[in-house]
Amino acid sequence: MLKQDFEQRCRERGVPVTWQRSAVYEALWAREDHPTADDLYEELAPKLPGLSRATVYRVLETLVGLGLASRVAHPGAAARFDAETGNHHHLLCSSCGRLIDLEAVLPIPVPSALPEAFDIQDASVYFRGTCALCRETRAPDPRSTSKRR
Amino acid sequence: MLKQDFEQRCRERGVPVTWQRSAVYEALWAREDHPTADDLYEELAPKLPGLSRATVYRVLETLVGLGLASRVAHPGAAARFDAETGNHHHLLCSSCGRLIDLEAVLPIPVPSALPEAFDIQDASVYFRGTCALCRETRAPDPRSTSKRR
DNA sequence: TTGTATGCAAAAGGTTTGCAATGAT
DNA sequence: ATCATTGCAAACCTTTTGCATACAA
Repeated sequence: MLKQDFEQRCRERGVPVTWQRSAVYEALWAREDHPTADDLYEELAPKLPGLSRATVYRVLETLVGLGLASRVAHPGAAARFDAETGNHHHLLCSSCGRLIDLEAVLPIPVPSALPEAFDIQDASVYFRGTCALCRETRAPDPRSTSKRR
Repeated sequence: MLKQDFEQRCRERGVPVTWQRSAVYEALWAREDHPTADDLYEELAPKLPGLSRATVYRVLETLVGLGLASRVAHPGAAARFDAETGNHHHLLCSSCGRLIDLEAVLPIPVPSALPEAFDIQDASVYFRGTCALCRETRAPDPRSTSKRR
């Protein structure tokens, strides 16, 4: 998605277009990996003096709210653990962030071509959606999808 | 897996069996959700005075090394972002923790029964395995699978 | 007895927040 | 002109580490 589209999306939603937001969006768009907020700040800070770390965090939150970025599940810093080592799948509620186990045997699709020689050992499917609780109660706030802590 | 099996696994690997390790393993095993290290500490601390928060972190690390627990991918505190909102899949290297995008259209299996009424919007597959880099170089150290930061 | 694990407390990260100033519409 | 966003710095929370002691084998 190009810069024009980004600006249009902001205007549609009445979200002011700032150079900080453009910069963060562009930097995120350009990357192939899955940077943290801090990674992006480190990348942008030298080029954009005056940019604040806090802003990058806030901008990313906003981008997620606009549907222009998504949080990627990654076994990272606030690691979560599971005693179940066997293969199982997950339901992730995009409204409350709850992660529910799905004990089911699913046929795992086999990718025909891998980007680099990658030795697949196993796979699990993440289903994103809305859990029963969230569907009943609050209508989802577009600006605060998946709060944490 | 029962307590005996846990103790056996430790002995096989020459890892001392301590009551702290047993307690953390048992607590993790009993839970249905995907607790953080801190969640487990909060649960255990009242019952086990003297248990240290740092120990819970260290024990979980050890359990992962023993293959008795696994890190679960979850969009949590050290959130990672992706500008690609469209559907794509991921290759997660269990040795170096690298997360690689897989741009491919895969047939997503449909679970026949869901544990609770869950409204699935989309899905992506996490393939776990070993990336080309890791396979060539170091033999994987069983005690330090997926280091972070 | 020997080597590893633990507790404690301090340090190190990473993320969020309050508030005044700035800036987009 | 108006209201949201930003920068700054401090607060907060989570995770890691150093070192002396305790403990499993």
